[in-house]
Amino acid sequence: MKKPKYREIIDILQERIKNNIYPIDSFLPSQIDLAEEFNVSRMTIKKAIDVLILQGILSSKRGSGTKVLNYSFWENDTALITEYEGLSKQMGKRGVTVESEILHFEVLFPEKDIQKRLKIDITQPIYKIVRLRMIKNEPYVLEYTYMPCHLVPHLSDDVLRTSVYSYLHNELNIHFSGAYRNIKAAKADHNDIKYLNCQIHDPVLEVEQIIYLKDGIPIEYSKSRNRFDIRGYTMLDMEK
Amino acid sequence: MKKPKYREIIDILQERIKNNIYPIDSFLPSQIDLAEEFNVSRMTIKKAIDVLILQGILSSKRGSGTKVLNYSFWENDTALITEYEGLSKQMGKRGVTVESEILHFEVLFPEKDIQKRLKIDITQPIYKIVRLRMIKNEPYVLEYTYMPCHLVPHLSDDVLRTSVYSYLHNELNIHFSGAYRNIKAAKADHNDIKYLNCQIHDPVLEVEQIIYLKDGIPIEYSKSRNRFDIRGYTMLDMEK
DNA sequence: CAGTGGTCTAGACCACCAG
DNA sequence: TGGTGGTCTAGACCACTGG
Repeated sequence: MKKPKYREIIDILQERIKNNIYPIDSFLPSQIDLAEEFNVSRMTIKKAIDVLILQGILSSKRGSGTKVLNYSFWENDTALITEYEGLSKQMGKRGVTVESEILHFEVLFPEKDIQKRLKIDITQPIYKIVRLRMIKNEPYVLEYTYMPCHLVPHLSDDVLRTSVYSYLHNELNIHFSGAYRNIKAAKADHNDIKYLNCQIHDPVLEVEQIIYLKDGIPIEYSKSRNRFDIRGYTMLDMEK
Repeated sequence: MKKPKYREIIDILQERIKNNIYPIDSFLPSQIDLAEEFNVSRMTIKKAIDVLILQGILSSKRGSGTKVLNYSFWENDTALITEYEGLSKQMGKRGVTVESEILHFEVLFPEKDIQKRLKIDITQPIYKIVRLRMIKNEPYVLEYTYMPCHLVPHLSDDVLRTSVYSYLHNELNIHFSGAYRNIKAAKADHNDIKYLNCQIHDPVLEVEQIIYLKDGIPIEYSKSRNRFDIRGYTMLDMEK
């Protein structure tokens, strides 16, 4: 058994919801019935349902049942960043390819603030990468990325030009556990004007981000500067 | 028994971590030991630990144990919005009081886009509220709020001047299940300049938000315009 | 009232990691 | 290899909802 049972059940339920076997606003069969259907205990069904509740797809109420929510609203246009993935993959889903121009790629010893954010000391060399991400030759995001060298060996121009994340996932088999993000508005600076084609008084959306591995080790600190008229950040927070 | 056991255990573990009984980077006692100590089954301990993992406080690895992460980084300055709460409460924790100036308060039939976001039709009247939130007489956030009247009866000036959220929670016993948010940068408009004291070319951070009740019913749609130099949005996304 | 979901148990098996 | 966490079970009691 590779995948846990409750994961399998999550996939099946999601499939059924997508295929309108459980339409929006309808109720799922009771946990007891589902347990019987899948030949598992009720706790296992409960666990699967809990995950879907956390994702904002279902809603349970004691005494009445489990309802399918209208989740289509946040499923469509803007990019959901809750599930962590790079820009390439986000856009790839929509059939758009992202090109990257590498403006800088160097190795150096980290400054104080980078040390703090990546939880390393000055003796640990880091990569500093500046990339301009473009879609259909239109500048989109200007990204400043810092990663400890020892965690990401053999990083090459080639990888940077496509997606660092797929390299980490597929080649190095590294998986993230989560990310800390801070979002703010800022005034366009010299580089924004030069590379993002911003006008001098345009605002910019800056997303500062630290990505963590499963055991809490930071693997990336980055700042991305987004053109205000092209990109926003969308998220879904469910309680619990 | 009012609070479930696993909730109690969450509180106790959190307390112990805060008091350095389980210091950062140390390992918790095994689930078996904890189960024994609290006189509960291991599943109950596991459930408590799962919540703390989701909050980014702990990290478990099969075969080795459960470690306390350094979560202090995101615990301090900027406001965490994952746990949904109003501005008043957010600031209240830090001993700061928020004053509100009510710029508009009216009842009307909703426009098309509001209908869509609040999932109501044109026959359902809504409140439209515009408030300027201030701290120490400094303008901070300009908030446009829309709520269906039938979900929030007896909304008064008095409530608006303090906190709508504590009114909903404490008086009406209404609780949220989550929120959808979209964040973007924008140019300061006429009202931003007038009320937030923005300069003409200043950027503004706009947070668009829909808050949902437990069963997926939208109860609030709001836009807040934040001064770029004062307020950013911080969040923590953990996988699972 | 019957039926729902929320919690909890005592034990079980497994996959993984350290020594 | 022994101890860890991840999963799963079969049953139980409770709180809540609806008719």
